[in-house]
Amino acid sequence: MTVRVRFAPSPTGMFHVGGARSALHNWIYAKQQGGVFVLRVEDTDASRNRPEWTEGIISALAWIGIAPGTYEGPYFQSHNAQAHRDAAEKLFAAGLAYYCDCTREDVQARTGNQYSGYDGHCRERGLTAGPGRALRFRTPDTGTTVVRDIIRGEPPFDNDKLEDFVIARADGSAVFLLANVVDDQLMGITHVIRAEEHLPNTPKQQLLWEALGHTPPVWCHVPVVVNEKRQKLSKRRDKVALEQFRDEGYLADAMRNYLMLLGWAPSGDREIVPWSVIEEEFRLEDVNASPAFFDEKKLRAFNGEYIRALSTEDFVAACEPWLTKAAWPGFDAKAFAAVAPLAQTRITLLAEIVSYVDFLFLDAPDVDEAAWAKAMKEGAADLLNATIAAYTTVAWDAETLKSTLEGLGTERGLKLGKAQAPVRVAVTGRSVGLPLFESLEVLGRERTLERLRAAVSRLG
RNA sequence: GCCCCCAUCGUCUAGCGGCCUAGGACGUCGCCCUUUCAAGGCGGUAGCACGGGUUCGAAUCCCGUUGGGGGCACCA
Repeated sequence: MTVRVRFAPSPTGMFHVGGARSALHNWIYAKQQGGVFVLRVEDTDASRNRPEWTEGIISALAWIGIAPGTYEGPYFQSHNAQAHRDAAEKLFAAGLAYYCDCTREDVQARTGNQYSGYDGHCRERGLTAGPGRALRFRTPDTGTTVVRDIIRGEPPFDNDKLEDFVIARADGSAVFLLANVVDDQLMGITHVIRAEEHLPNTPKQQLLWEALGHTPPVWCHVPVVVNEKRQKLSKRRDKVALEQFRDEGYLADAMRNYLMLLGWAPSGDREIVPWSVIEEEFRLEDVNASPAFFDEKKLRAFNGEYIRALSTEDFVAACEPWLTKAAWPGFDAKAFAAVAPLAQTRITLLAEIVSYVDFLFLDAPDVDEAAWAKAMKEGAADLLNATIAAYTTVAWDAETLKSTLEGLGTERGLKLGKAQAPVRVAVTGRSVGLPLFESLEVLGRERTLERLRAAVSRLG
């Protein structure tokens, strides 16, 4: 029997990092087992779905290495509506489900405050389909439903604690619990790997699998990803969109590596490892059973490592989207390439590249006033003027520029660290940045002098 | 209210009865290097929630307590 797993997101928003992790788990498991990964879009709730969300999921999956064409699908749950209805009908015909016209209020009124599930009011009323009547699954009154879970062992659920849950709405359409099971059966799913929040649904779904005459799949409930307050990551309050991380300049390789470390670790004292090692060593059964905190600081540290590990060519290519977006009229690819290696060790997000190199491509530097105020104290004008004089004739290479300024500083009792400050702010507009003299070399004599003079005149 | 899951440094984890004086990573702190800022090097900080068992021996096994989380829709 070949393993068939599925990733079944519902397109109700940006693609969630937790979802990405589940997708990766499924993906790796399928690959290791020589199985098939199926993508199924659960778009049943038309009011909350939008086509662009679906496209977002597909492209985000591709970004982390799950590319269209390498998996089966996407299938759309909405296309199986008839099969869902047929299944519901089958369960009713077999006496395994019954119609119920209780409203939420009715049940509440009967059970009082200690609500603990539907009370079975309509169980024996023999209602048939009709307006206002939902179909409920008749759960067993006795016994235990044991689910086989790769991570959690075999948690038992007492059947008498399982309420008669709704499987089809009054309009005949199936509810998640049923639709999900029918789809999995239709697609021959053998292993359901999903987030822990679905664990309480599992006994119900397993009962449905059996009632529909199929052998239940092997389950695997991966712990949820939580925020700093240890709550499940939520679209509303937490930063969770994979697209957002991508747009800020996280590398896909860093992201997927980090995601896999949530609840698991490769062998040896190492965490940053090639994807091939993860695909080889990852074991679903080794995934930690407790929730993991999504620590963006650590993700960012990983991203920095991945950025530094890039070849210069790859780094330049990776920066391209941000450079394009900055749209400097004076952009010069050669100048950027010259300075790129210097920036590579300094950024941890690709988006940061912009503020490191903008001084090269702007007509005048974008001045940080706080930096200006701090660097342009008394003596700054004098030093700047001396620098202008010297730089007008000196050989234009980093080493010479450095020793020249160093000399001017020494004459004034300033160490190089101090002496370079006014020059740096005058030329780049900032107090921190790329190594100064290398930057000047690339900027060129003319533009450097122009900026130094502009600073002097501003100092007036 | 009911059901379920979970529990090693602040965080992610290694550990699967003796190799543990509990290892690594991120964070944090200090030092070195230094042209700002990084990077890099070196070092420090910090943890087995608690209480009972089982065992010659428990971070590792069992039970309980406490704490945290998830789920209980005619959403998915």
